[in-house]
Amino acid sequence: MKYWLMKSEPEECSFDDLLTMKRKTVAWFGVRNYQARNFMRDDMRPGDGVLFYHSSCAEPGIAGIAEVASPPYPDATQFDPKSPYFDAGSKRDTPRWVNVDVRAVRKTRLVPIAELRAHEKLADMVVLRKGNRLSITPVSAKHWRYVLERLIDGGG
DNA sequence: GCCAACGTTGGC
DNA sequence: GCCAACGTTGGC
Repeated sequence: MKYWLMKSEPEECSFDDLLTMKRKTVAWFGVRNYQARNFMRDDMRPGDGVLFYHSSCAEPGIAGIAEVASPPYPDATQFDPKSPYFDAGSKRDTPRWVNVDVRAVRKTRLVPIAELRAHEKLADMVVLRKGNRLSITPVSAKHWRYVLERLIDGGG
């Protein structure tokens, strides 16, 4: 069992959007970064824990808990010429990009990034490292427990 | 809108 | 294979 933080722009898909979806599951399509792809392709397993993070918005931060809900499979948008995620270099028999499905587990209070940064114990979280731009980052079990127990269920 | 940081591209 | 230029991310 591993843990992850996954960024989503709430204007594209907020945690509330995820909650209102049928079966509360969404395909995490559109990842076009090799490092992030490799996490999905090589390291994620159904049931892994996910901190659902809102990025590029007025209130960036953790918005809910989710889980990995499928093994990796080819990202359909790479083959769709009308999609902004279309990749002409990717072939059907050797797809370049994959995604997993993600399912909402429960909504949390919004834990702002500034609050995460204020906790010394979280200083080496990958997502908080200077210059980090990865849309998917691993979360250690220690950080996962700390965030859930101290910031989410602990109320601050 | 600014800008730091990083990934990708392409000429050589 | 080097590396400068460029594009993107994303908090502020």
